[in-house]
Amino acid sequence: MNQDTFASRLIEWYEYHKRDLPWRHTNDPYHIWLSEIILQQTRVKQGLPYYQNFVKAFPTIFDLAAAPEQEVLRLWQGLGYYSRARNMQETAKAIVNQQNGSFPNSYIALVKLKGIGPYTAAAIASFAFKESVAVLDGNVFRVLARLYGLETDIATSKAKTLFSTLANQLISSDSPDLYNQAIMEFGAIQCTHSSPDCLLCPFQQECEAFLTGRQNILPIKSKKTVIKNRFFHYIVFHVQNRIAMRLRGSKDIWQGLYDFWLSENDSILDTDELVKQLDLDLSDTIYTIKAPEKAYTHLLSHQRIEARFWHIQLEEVPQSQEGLTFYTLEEVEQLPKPILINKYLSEHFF
DNA sequence: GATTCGTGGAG
DNA sequence: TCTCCAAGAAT
Repeated sequence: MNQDTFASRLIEWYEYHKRDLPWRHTNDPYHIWLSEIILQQTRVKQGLPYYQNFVKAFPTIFDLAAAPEQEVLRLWQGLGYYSRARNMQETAKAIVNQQNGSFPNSYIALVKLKGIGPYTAAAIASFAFKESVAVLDGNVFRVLARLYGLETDIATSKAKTLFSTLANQLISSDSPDLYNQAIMEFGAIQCTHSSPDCLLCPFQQECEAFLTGRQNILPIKSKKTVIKNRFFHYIVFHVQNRIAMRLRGSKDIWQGLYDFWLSENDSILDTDELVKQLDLDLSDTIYTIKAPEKAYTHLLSHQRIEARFWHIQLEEVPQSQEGLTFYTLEEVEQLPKPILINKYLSEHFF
């Protein structure tokens, strides 16, 4: 099967099977960029409502650049990998300030931007500007590994070079946009990770994996992420209709989002032990403390967090407490928060 | 090159 | 419950 046959048969499959997705109806590089950032490591079903919300809230790159970071993160809430949102806005500002709002229009220029790597640069360059540069994402790795029976570990940089070279040989220079959309859609719908639909596959006769019965072992990926266990002891300070929230800093999860006063330990503490750790000056303050009723388990891709929430009711807002600010419930609702915090709040306050 | 960044869904 | 993954990028 030569290159043109593969590309044309793939695009033919795509035209018949493709899903109707909003970012496939625009040539606006800003909207395409939005969709690509949102869809990084994210399923279409999960990302779609976020795309619609962002387009509505920030119709142009100028709107996004002008927005407060907190507003952007609040709209991103629940999607995860929050550095995507922060980097996206940083890049929006850079494009507005340095390029007068006009989007860079080549792979080389795009890949230099914060939050835009090889995949996203290729996607934007091909979709918005018809540049003939092949995308290489999880779908493409899977489709090509199976079609050519490649057992190279796709976690390695060698594989990245190999698959990228191959993808760029297969791309249709006439329709690089359609080709890139098609190969990803093919991986997402037909050549899926588990139980691919090989019986109706247009490449059944040429697929090395199918011919040798290796659909279920290809592609080969060595990496297994080690899960770290963490124990969070949150104290929720509460005064009338106000709750103390804390902005999370860098070098840990949830940067730029808000949670509560936190004590992290390598094991579970009881209330007495936690109060001892409580370095805050509550000696002259009247308060009641309520121990947690249950534990919340929150799973991240690389961490397993076991969180417990203590509730401390105060008579009045304490004078000075480092890093803690009291917000009304209405204000808390508007702050960007991790799903774990949001879940606790919705069960106890909202 | 290995790690660190979320969350939800499938099997 | 466990594993893997889903239009990756930054450090």
